[in-house]
Amino acid sequence: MAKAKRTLKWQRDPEGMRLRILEAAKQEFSTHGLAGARVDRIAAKAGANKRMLYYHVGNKDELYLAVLEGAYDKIRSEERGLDLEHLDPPEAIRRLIEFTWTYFLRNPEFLSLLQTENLARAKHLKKSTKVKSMHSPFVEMIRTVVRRGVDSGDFQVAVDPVQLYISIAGLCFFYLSNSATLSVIFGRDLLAKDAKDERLSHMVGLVLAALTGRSTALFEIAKAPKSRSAVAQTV
Amino acid sequence: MAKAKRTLKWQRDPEGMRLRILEAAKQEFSTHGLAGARVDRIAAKAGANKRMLYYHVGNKDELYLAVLEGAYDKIRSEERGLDLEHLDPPEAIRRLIEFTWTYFLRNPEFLSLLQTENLARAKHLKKSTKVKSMHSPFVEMIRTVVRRGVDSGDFQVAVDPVQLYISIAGLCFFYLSNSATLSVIFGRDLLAKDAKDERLSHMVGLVLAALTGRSTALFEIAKAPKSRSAVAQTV
DNA sequence: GGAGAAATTAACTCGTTGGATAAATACTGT
DNA sequence: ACAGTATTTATCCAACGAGTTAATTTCTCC
Repeated sequence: MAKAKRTLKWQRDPEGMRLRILEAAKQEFSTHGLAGARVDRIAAKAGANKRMLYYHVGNKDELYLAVLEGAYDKIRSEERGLDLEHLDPPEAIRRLIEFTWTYFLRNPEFLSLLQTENLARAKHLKKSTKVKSMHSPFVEMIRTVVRRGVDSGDFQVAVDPVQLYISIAGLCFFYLSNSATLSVIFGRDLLAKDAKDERLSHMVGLVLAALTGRSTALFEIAKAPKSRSAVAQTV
Repeated sequence: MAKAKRTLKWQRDPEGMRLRILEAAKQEFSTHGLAGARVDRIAAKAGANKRMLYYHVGNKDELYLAVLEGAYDKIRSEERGLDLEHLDPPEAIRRLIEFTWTYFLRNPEFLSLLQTENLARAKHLKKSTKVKSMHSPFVEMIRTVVRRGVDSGDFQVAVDPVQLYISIAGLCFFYLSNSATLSVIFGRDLLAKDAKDERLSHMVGLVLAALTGRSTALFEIAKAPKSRSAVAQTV
């Protein structure tokens, strides 16, 4: 009892501290941007002294880059877990869209960080050798899926995989990253459950219809006899 | 000669001054974001004394909101100039995509401002009664175009105009606003002339194929006999 | 049980920045 | 030509914020 380490003023935990700092920094940078982020707030949020940031990671810019690299690392690693090889081409594309959509929904900080970095014209990312070597496995996945789809006759068009990747990401990204201003302008909450479900249907329908040349059930509202009146309202 | 207003220390020009301030502020806010923008730099760029900003517009936040409102005002006014009524539905959609694309290309600051405002979760926009009343005429235009297309049999699907509007904007917006990080990751310059042309073709092809159910010439690479080998390379 | 290294805290520095005050200069009507 | 107002300049300042210095506490290994 007498030897017990009671009433220690603080705990030592370099690993945990570094993680807490990076997590706090991610929150701060994603909610306030690079210039708007406050080093003191990061420290406070991490339950640390400000000096710790510089001790464990580096100055504000290095901290920011570390967060950015971590964010890319995370999405790339999840992307690798998704194997589209065994699915038939249309199903693979649907899976791809759903993954992108839900990943963005689950990781809103990632969207904010990308926005921030693009506002800076990728100044920091260009300096990162780490990120440059982390190629998205999606492009190659899409390439083979499209090839298979064309060969099997499922797809009418042989689209450039990079273009398709950017299109899918763009359809998801813009809706979510700009949901705040769009919600104001359209006067409706785009982040409500219903709205999000509707959006996913729309995106899947749009892309699959374009690729297969056949409008899918989800997208094909015009022909459905039952929804005639509903169409008249929404369209 | 003696009465000539020679060697005046400064000119009076309230209108011009206000415009120069707003233009300078637009540049500053779009390149540095809200927090990163410097009031002194805006003054210098406008060729004015810092006090002038507060005299003619207001503090930093009011200045920012004025710039944002001006940006929305500008795009809405240009949108109104585009009448799609006389075009057949597919051509109207193509025109819409081309306008959105070229507007974003001609006004990169608009993209940056939107990014900045969304990073702030539209905090300022919500306070603007002015912007809320500036509805985009596009939604109604699209509504009628889609209806006409469905009636004429040109379109297979009756898509929600808001969804389509967001999709078109998203396809254009994401590519351009994120071109910096995407260029780093893909190791190619997405803002090169060729890349931009290719992108526009892709977007028009994608959307029109989805709506009409027929892959358009631009999009339909797979079937073109001449490009067989080219397809093998790109796909 | 003590010396040296690692981790953490407290307090300080110093340039920057948004905003304010007051004085000077130009314009307008009479 | 003068009074009153509108526009512009020249300074100032208090708060903030990134980064530093130096002291303090904990750990490790002998």
